[in-house]
Amino acid sequence: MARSPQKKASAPASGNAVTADLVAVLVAVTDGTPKIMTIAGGAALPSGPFEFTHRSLQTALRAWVEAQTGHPLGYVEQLYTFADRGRSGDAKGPHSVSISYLGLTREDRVGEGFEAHWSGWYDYFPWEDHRAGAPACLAKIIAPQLKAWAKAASSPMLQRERWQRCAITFGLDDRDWNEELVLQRYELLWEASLIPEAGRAHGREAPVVPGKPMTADHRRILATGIARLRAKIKYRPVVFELMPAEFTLLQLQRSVEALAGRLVHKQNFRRLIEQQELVEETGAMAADTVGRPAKLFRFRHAVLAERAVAGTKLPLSRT
Amino acid sequence: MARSPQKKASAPASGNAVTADLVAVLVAVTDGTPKIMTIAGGAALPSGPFEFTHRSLQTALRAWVEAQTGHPLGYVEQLYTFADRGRSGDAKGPHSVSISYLGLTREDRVGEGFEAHWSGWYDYFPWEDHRAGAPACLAKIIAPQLKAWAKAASSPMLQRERWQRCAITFGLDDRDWNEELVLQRYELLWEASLIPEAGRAHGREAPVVPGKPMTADHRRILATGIARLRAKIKYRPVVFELMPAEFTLLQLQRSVEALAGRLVHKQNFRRLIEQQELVEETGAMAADTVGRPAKLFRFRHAVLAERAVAGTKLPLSRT
DNA sequence: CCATTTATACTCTCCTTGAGCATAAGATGG
DNA sequence: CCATCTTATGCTCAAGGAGAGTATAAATGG
Repeated sequence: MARSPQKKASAPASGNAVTADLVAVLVAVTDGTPKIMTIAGGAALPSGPFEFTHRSLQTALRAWVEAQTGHPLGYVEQLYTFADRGRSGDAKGPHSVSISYLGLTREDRVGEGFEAHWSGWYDYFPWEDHRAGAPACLAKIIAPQLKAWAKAASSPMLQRERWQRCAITFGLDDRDWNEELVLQRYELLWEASLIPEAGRAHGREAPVVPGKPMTADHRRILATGIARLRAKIKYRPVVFELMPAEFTLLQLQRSVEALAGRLVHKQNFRRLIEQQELVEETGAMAADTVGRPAKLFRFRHAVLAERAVAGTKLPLSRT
Repeated sequence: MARSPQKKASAPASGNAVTADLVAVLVAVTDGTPKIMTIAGGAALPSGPFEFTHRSLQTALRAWVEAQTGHPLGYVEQLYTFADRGRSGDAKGPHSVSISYLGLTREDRVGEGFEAHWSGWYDYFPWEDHRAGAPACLAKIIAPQLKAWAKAASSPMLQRERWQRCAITFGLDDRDWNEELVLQRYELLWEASLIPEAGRAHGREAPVVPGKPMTADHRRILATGIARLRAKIKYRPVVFELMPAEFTLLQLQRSVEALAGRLVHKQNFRRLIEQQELVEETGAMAADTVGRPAKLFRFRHAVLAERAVAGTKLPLSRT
């Protein structure tokens, strides 16, 4: 902070100039797979210097994404701002501030001539997908590595504390899995040097934990975005931003499950959705289906006006 | 955003240099009054240029606050990052990025030689305190002004929509008051030009709505902080950061009520606190009390380890 | 001793939530 | 046409949580 807190925020001070970058976590869900827009062959999130030709950060992001994907960004939310002096390697070089955003959209067409494309987000976080039960890599690879890391602490008390943290965060030792702790899990793995990005000379060479790494701190930013979204879908009707105009309740359920990384009780899901009047029937039925055809629904945009930011619930509570 | 999304975030680009400021919403609660640290006679939040001598933004903020108040900042959370080109009036001047933080602490001593002091946050938002029922200014001043603003819309449909928004946001027309919509309320008042900071030549001179204004967008930042804190206390044990080491359950309840701006059911509050094992008895009793003396409690710091970020509930749900 | 004030223990009811059962409505293969 | 598979959809039930009220205890100042 400053030596002179009395100084107004608007007072420009020379000597603290930085560069401002935007980093975007753009999410879409296709066929039950949550995807994010990536560049550089999936090794980075789309990002670039902020251009002050726009009125605000949000406007800038919106304009850029619309140009890329061809249709409007449904929901945009600021995630976090990082400031690092080591960002460009040179400790004395220009400091950079990265402002990250979460945006929801649909996959569809990606603008031509861009190297951007969509990658499944579980490629980066294989341990986060619990739809088919806890992933094998958790028990087989992650848990043992974390146990080893806990044991490496200097005192028995610290060892116990470390392991307790691991168990809570990853739902080990018969604890419940909490799908919202995406960032905490990533940071714990980082702290245990099990993530290639951590880059501390760790002795062994090969990264011990599965999951595709990313440039700089992009995977951390992605983790922040996933965590935020998983929390948000429980009390705001944001899932609909990821859905086509018309959908069946099962499709909606699959999208929610894809994001949350866990399954929900079908009947209860439907009960909740319908009693909140979030959707209305279109009258048509789904075609091309196996089994009994399902009614098609559309999102009732009116609820946004009626209940404003009030609340929407999804059956994803921690038991 | 950028013309070249492929470019890595770490690539510094000349031409988009900005200045980075930190703005802090530092909260304390004394005698059932929520207070914030202010400077400039209460007209601004403490802020200043970010010094890159620190490892991260959080560290910088912590160090600064500790120097000011003499004891550590309990809880720190990033609020929002604003980027405005009009910040310093000069549209072509250096752009500024303001990164705002929420910090919880105790009032106690403010460092000597600083003009910082504590102001009650309801001085800035009188309409937000519903502990003694809906404040008079809501029905007498704000509601009529909003009604007038709604009527000024161009079509009957827009008029209805405007009023519906007002009613939802401010709990008018027998709707429930939602204490979390602090920011939405402030922004609505701004949109209706009822806030001096809005500064649009509005015809009449005197600001029509009560509440102390602040420099630049500081009151908006404060609203963001209050909203965030009101949401947070419902599911994280952050209130304890604002309490002395030992306290009675009623004191704790009064603090929660002060923040939320509404009363809670005493017996249910105690039930919730105790069944979650958030506190433990110190053995001592409160002195200097009217009525039956209350047991003193202290926060069980162990819960932070036991349940990690899991969940704490407070009886403040929307009915 | 009484009124007043606060602390604390219980109770009761309603609603939500998790979970399961049963039936309906299509397709498909014999 | 029937058996079977798959998904859709309606209904019930029990446990727990949340809101609200009643009753009693323990202090103080007259």
